[in-house]
Amino acid sequence: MQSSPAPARRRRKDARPGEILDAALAEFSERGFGASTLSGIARRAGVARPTIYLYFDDKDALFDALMQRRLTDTLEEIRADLDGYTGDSGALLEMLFTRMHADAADPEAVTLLRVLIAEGRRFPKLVRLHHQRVMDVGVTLLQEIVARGVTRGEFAPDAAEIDVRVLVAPVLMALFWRTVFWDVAPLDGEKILRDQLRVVLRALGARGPER
Amino acid sequence: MQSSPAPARRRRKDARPGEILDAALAEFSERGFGASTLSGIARRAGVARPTIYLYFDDKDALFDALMQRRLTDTLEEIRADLDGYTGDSGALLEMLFTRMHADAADPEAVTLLRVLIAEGRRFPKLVRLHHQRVMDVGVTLLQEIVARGVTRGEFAPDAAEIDVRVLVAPVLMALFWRTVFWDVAPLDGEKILRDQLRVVLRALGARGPER
DNA sequence: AAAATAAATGACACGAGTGTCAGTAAGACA
DNA sequence: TGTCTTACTGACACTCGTGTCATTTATTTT
Repeated sequence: MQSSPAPARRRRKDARPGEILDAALAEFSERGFGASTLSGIARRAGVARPTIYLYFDDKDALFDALMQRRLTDTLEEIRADLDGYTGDSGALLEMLFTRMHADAADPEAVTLLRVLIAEGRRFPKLVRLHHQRVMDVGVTLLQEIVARGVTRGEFAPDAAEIDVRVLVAPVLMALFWRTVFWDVAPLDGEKILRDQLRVVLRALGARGPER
Repeated sequence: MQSSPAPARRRRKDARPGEILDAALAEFSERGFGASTLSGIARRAGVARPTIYLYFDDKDALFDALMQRRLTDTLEEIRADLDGYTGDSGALLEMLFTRMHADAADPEAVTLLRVLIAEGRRFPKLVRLHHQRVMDVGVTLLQEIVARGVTRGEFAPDAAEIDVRVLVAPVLMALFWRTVFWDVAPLDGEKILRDQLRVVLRALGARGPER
C-alpha cells in the first residue's frame, strides 16, 4: 500500500457533515452497522477519524442523523392534496402505492431499514419517530382513502373494517425482500405493484370507472 | 458484587450445546447480535467463556447453529398432505396462512430474523439456505394451492397470474411489524389473519362453499 | 502582511473482547 | 479405592476501536 505523497488538508466546515454521512451510509450498507468503524467511515470520507468527532458524538449519532435526514414530508403532502381531489378512489390508491413502492426501492431506505431493525432496541426514540412520521401517516392516509371510497360508493360498504396494513403489506414485503433476499432472488417491483393493485381493488369490491 | 462461594463445576457434554444456544438466543434478543459478547452468553449459560469454544468456533457459528436448529419441515409436511386433500382450496389457504402466522408470532423467529437481516450480508450461505428451505417452499406451496383452486373452478381463471408473494405479504408484514414496531404499537395477529383471508379470497374471486 | 480564529490532524491512553493454553477436577473404569 | 480421561476453567497476550489531547495549518480578519 503506497502512502500518498501529501495529505493536502482543507477546511470545509459546511460540506463535511454531509460527506461524512454519505460515507457512513456506504459503510453501513457494505459492512452493516455493527461491523462498521469510525476509521472506515473516515477513510471513505477522505478525512481523519477525529474530524468526525467535530460534527458527531459517536457512531450512534451518525445513524440518528442519517435517519433524520431521510425523513421527508411526501406522505403529508399527498394527504394535503386529498381534500381537493375529485377523481375516483381507485386512482388515488394507485398513486399512493406507486409512490410507496418507489420509496421502498431506494437503496438508502433499504440500508437504513436494515440498521433500524438490527439496532432498533437501542434506538427506541428513532423507532417511535419513524413509526409516527412514516407508518402512522401512511396508515391514516390509506384509511382515509378507503373511507372516501366507501362513502362515494366506489368500494364495498364493509371495506372500511379491514386493517389497512393488510393492504399495504406488499410494499413492506417488497422492502423486506430487498433487504434480505435480493441477492439470491431479485424481485420485479413493477409487477408486485400491479398485482397489489389488482388484489386490493378486487378485495375492496372496487367499481371504478373502468368497469 | 459478591463473588459466589464456590463455582461447583459439572461435566455435561451432551447438554451444553443446547444450553449455550439458548443463552445466545436470549442474548441476541436482548442486546442484538453486534452488541452481544461471548462473555455475556457464557454468563447466561452458567459456563466459563472458554467452554463455548469447546463446542463452537465463534459468535458467527452460534448464529449459524441457531438458524440450523430453527429449520423445520412443517411446510414440506403440509405440501405432502396436499395430494390426499379433497376439500375446497379456500380452506387450504386458511390452513396455510394460519400456520404461517403462528410461526411468525414465535419470538425466536422474530429474533433470528432480526439478526439475519442485520448480518445477512455476512452470511450469504444462511440467506440462501433460508430462502430455499422456507421462502421457496412456501411460495411454491401457495402457487400450487392457487393453481388447484383455479382448476377446480373455485378461483377466478386469472388468479394464477398474480405473484403469490403479494398474497402472503401480510404474514411478512406482521413479522416485520413485530420485529420493529411491536413496542410502540402492537398488532392483533388474529385480526390480521382474518383480514388477510378476506382480502385474498375475494381477490381470487373465491366461490367457496360458504357463498 | 501580520495576527487571530478554528478546522483538521497525529499521537496517546484506555477499555473491551478475543482466542489459547496449561492446569484443575468431575466422573468413568479398573 | 486408585487411576485415567477429558470436560472445564483461570489467566495471559493480543488486537482493535474509541475518545481526547496538544499541535498544526488553512482561512479570515485587521
